Amino acid sequence: MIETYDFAAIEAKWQKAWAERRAFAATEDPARPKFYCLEMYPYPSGRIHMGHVRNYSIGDVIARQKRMAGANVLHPIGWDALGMPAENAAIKRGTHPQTWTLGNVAHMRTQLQRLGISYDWDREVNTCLPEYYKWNQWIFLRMLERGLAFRKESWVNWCPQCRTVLANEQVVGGGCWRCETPVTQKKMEQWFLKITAYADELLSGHAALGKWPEHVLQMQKNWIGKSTGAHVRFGLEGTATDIEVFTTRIDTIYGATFLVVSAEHPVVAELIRGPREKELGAWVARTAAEMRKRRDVGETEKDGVDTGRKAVNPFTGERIPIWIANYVLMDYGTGAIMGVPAHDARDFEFAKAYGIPIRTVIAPPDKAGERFDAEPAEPFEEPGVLVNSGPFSGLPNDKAMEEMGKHAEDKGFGRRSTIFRLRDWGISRQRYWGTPIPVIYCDRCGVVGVPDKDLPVELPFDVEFTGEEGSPLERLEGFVHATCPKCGGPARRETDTMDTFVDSSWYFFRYCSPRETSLPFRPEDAKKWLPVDLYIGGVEHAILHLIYSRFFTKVLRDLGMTDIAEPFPHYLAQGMVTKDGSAMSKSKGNIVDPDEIFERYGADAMRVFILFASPPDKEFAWAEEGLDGCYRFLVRVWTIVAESLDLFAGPAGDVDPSSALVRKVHQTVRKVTEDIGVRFHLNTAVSSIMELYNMTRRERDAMRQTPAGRAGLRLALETMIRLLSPFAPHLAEELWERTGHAGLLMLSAWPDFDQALAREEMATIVVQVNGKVRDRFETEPDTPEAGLEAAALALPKIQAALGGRTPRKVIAIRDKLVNIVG
RNA sequence: GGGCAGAUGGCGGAAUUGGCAGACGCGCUAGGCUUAGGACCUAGUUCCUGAUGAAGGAGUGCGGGUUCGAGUCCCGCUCUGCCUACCA
Repeated sequence: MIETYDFAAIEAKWQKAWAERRAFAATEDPARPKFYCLEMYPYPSGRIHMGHVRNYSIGDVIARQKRMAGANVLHPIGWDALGMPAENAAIKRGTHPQTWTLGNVAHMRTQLQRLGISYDWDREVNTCLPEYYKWNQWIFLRMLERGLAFRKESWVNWCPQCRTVLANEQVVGGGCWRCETPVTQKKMEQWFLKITAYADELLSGHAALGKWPEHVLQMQKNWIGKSTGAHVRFGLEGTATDIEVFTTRIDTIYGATFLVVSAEHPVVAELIRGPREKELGAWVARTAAEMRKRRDVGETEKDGVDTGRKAVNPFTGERIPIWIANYVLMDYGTGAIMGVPAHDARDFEFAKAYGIPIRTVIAPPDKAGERFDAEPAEPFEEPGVLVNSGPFSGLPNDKAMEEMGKHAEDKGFGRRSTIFRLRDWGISRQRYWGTPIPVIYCDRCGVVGVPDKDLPVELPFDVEFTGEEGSPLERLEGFVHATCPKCGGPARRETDTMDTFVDSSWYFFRYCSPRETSLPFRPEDAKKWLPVDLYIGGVEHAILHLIYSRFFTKVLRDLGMTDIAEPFPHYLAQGMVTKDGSAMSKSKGNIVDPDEIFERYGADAMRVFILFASPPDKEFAWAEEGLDGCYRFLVRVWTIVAESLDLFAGPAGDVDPSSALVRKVHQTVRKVTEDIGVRFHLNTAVSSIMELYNMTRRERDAMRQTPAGRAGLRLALETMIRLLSPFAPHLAEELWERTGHAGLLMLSAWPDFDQALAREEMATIVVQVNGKVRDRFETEPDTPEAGLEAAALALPKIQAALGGRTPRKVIAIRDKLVNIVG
């Protein structure tokens, strides 16, 4: 009677052994290549969820395989521990955010350890500790010195529920990204980071990101939103003032029949002055408020008023009406546009609604000679040839853009230009549980950065969490009261804290020197490990976190702290975990708790299952039944090894290199190695190990009869255990020990394969007649095409299928097929 | 409206370079073992015709095309998911 597979005991045993031997610690052997394997660190919400299990299991397989394959592997983890939920919990339950957070961290650390993820726990970082966020402050001060951190009054997205400012990226469908409360607008003084200074580089840097999924690059590209065009100044009739517009279609400027300014544009005050001031003012106020409210909720009907004022087209001298409308955004371009209804769908819609003339100035290339006097029935937005455009008529429009841009520059009323949709990053948050922005306001000296020697500006612990509007820090006299570092006079401390995306924008640097006390990280350590060789995490961070991290890396490079320009040359966007057709979430009530699965099946079975069910970058639809299959597979491996322990007594004998099982062993090693290291298809890696098991089981009884057979079986079982090590590390480690090996399997070498031994002994050639498979035959691999053709034609079934006809054509492909066309 | 991804058995998925569609697992069917089984072992399992077998036919969302040959390439559509959204 063999022992049963007691996963609980096995997993506990090896987790202890690994911890005792510090088996996960990063090694720094200069003779080996480095591999920095990183998964996005979690927010310590309290419990690990399936998305984490998936993310970290994927990373762990790769980290473990690379380690066995001889790399110095850095595989760290930490905690994204600042942020609103902790503070909300404090308000709700009266626990201090720190107590709540550290409790959660302790529990989740245990969970990750129970999963057997091979993290270097000596490098754990926790962003809510002063020893971490001190360096947020340090980096902020460097940015302040360089003008990359600055203050600006602006309309901000405000979540009334969380009572804080949200970045544009944190507004999802008009609601707060965390609590979905509709976002309102507020005007406030805010700290911003000048990410726009890097807009061009963030875009051009994509060229170095060949190993990113295309759709993620596309999302970032859209987000950065580079447009090339021109700024052109239209005169405001009767004044010396100009209204500047941005256009990507300067070639259509002869077709501008009106000008539109945003309801939020500063020139509006001037435009509405006069008898209708009251009426227009009310309209503008209402429209501006509405525009702010419905930001991010999509298109609404176009609405506008004619101010009665005229603008002068600098190209033609023509006077055109100036409108104020709700479809022109203040924070893109200049907040004013020229309306060319004939060649822009939005302007067309507006002109139709208000009876504004529509004048064609671009003709389809094949109709350039015709007249275009009538108003068109719909806008023409394709490239074409200029008409009705004075001296520019007859030019193809791409050429016209260039010449007209030049013309505007020569005459001094415009310039060719490039603008971006990307906005500077507002980082001020009116919350307690974040990194204090290290700034002091002095009546005499103005805004003064806290000197480095006074860092960190620590979060005071004794704070009341009442849930009232504003940050609890504002109400703490002891915190707010400060002395000016410059003049020593009385001053006031900044009470806003930083967006937590600041923390995650550089944590991957901190892992390189996690206990460094004089700098955020040591440049020489960063040089050793960075860039991250493989970054794995959910695509929900495709814009925010990934673009901020790229920005910070470029800033740190410009500070001389790193050589790299891109932190993550290879990003694997892991697919969602879903159940019953939607993402697992509390609100949907379709959560599966990993703890429950550990209990019933063990960590190894859960890991194998989650990896086996679908490729890492695809959605993973949770279906519990599949778990039984993976559990059973592990039991089968356990059982066959337990029944075969006698094969491992004494030295390994010689195998028969031509035996089918030995060939399968080499093929499996080749496939698993490639699937993990090249293709990242962990599901097919698992299935090929299953195939190796199936064949081993099938051949076992016969192979036991000969010494070479027993040696072959031993090789197959031993290889199976080694290949399984990244996937089911506890079981593999236990079987490794039971089959008489000393030392940890996870630190032993990854198996090699022999290309010659992995080669198929016979090739199966498919024979088709007119594309239909009619027969197949076996042949030596690499048989020349002529031989294949002759053999195929000689087959009786093929003769029959041809029915005496002479083949018109025969296609033969080595080792694959013969297709006879007759 | 725009962008991206996807659609393959009852289910999750495989098919890596245009060359045997359905690997592997689940589920199901039959049998064995068993006091019993949500355990284990054996065989089968795309669909249709065929009593069974032999054999044949159809088949990768839909419609066309390229090719000796298409799940894979091209054109047009449908649906699903994700992202984005008046960006001038």
